[in-house]
Amino acid sequence: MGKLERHVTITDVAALAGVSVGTASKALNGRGSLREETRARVREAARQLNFEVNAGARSLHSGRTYTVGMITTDTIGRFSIPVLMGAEDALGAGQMSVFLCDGRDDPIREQYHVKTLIGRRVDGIIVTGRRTEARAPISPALPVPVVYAYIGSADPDDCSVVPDEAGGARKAVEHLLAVGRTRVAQITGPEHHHSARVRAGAAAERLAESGLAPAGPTLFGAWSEVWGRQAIGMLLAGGADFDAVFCGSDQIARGVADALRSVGRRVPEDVALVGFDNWGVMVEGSQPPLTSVDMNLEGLGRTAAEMLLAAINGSPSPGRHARPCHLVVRESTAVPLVPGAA
Amino acid sequence: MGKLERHVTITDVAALAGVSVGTASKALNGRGSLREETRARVREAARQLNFEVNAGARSLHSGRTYTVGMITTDTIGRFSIPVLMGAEDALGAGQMSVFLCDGRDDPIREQYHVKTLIGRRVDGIIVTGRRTEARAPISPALPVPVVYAYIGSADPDDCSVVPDEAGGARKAVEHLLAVGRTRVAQITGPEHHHSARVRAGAAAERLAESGLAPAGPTLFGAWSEVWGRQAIGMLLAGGADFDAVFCGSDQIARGVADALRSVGRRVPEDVALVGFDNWGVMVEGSQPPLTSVDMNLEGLGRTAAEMLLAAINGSPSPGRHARPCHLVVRESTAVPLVPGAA
DNA sequence: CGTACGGAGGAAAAGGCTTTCTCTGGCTTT
DNA sequence: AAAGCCAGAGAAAGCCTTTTCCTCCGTACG
Repeated sequence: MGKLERHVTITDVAALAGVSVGTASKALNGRGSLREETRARVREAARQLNFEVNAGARSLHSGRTYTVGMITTDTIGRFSIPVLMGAEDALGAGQMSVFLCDGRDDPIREQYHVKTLIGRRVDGIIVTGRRTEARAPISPALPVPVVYAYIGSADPDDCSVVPDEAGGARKAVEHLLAVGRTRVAQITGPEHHHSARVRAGAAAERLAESGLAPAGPTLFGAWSEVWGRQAIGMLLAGGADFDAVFCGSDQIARGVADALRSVGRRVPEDVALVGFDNWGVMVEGSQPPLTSVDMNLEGLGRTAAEMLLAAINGSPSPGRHARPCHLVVRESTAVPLVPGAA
Repeated sequence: MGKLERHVTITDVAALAGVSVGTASKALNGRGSLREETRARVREAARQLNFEVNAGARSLHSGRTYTVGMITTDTIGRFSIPVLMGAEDALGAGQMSVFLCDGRDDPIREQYHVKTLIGRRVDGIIVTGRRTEARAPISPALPVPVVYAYIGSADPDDCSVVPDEAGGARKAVEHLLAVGRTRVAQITGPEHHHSARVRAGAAAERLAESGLAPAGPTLFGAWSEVWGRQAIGMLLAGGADFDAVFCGSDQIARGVADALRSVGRRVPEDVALVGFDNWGVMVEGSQPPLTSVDMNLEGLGRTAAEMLLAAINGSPSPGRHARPCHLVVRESTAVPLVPGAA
């Protein structure tokens, strides 16, 4: 474990350099007017002692901690991780450290974390979660700015950075139309889930705009492969006529792909398939690899962090900011390898 | 964004309660000798003003920040998340907050994070990473205790909490033997990857202990489904005779399952299959669901956090602590539904 | 009735750092 | 040569809490 040395203070550094603490502070921070020789002497002393300035003591003065809190309302998971990473990235570049708090879907716990963060005098807070549905603000009035990422705040004056899922769904449908499909079926997650409804609704709307009716009713179920396989069974049993399936998630799409293959329907020749989330291990493991809508979660996190930094510096960006999704095309929608033929 | 109120200090509280700051402090912390009526008055004032004590100022005194740093040596990912969550859980119970730092496989970046954490006067540091192979200590001597979780430290005096992968592999083989398999093939990840070698080596050893030779050479490749499918192709093409496959990861196992199904070999009737990692979405999405070795990453994180807390309180646990893995049995190894028949 | 004691709460120092103010030589300026 | 400046560095105040040490007052006891 190494020797546990005592923490070095600026007093130690000043003593070693033979100057006063005030002078040492100025030397290390490039303030005041000092001879270059003095500065160098202090710097050398600091280096020699492995001095790291006590951030707590410093912020006592500046009022800034260069620290932000990140609260996941529900458990840290597949969606919050990329958001978290994007935020960490953007904040790290601004020399800020991140306190990570897991709310575990428990409002009490969440409230406790908010209080703790305020106590730690974070400069701001990022709230994220597993679903995109708007949620109640974490607190009516806080002394620091708050930005919601992925999950949105129900208060329209709060700053929220969310994916444009409807736009993503429309892009998926447009792509299917572009590769010549007209009988599009939909299989998605639970009906009570906001994302399932939004994605399915937007897709249906886009079809209607092209004068097309959906190939059968939208099948709501679960966000799982098992459901994807079941749903295809239902679709086939019902004699539905479809040449494409837009799925609410990659897991569902993968289940669909497997089920279609096992009944001898070829993807994409007979049925084109689009998933949602662009989850690497799913889209790549699938046979064939899946075309999917990417919500750019990392970008979402980065943007949220940048907006938080701006808010901390006095330029808030209130309101709901929807960020575009983009489509990543793979074999499951059979785009010709030679682009000219499109 | 709510009104951005100024931070409330204990001076404000004291003024509102009509007492001195010292008294206010005592009232809020249950120290000193005060009339209950006074305490109540101060508490009420604090509540009314939404007072949260400034943790930085407090720790200036106590020398403790009730904060720990968590550094992932490589990118935050599938393995570090559960570890992180376990740690967060154990630390949260001890009222500690977690600074999350992503090292991104960059030693410079990592070193920067270490310095930052020391500057923030964390009480301790947890280091984790994507691989189990021992790594160089993050720093030769730090003023705070360090615990390595999942990834181990090369210094045997450091405290490391790691999974007993070899033990896990042995359990997998024992299970295969128990369900009557004797011709066990192995497909795993890249040969240069520590986990791949350890798991494969331990499995082979366990087979040898029962007087069995492996069914063909261990196939090293990648940690992907695609590789699993390819490898089965190689095995079949080579005319290997096997009734079980022990895979280095669930992804590989899943690829194997798909490939076997597509050539008409039944799992588990013809070939029993065991994966590694017990990664929910993989083992459950697979057809059939996979028996897999679980490294209990969350438990690892929790243990690491507990050991760190102990070290902070003066009772370090130096050395490498291997934690057992356990086997989760599912359909891919055809255990009879009626336990009596085993 | 005077002293001692204990309870209640105030005053002040400490903890590490930044920043403003002040002080001291050594120059320049007239 | 006297006045004025400036660079360079120290002294001290201030940030927010905690904690130690005091004081004050009332009560109990000798």
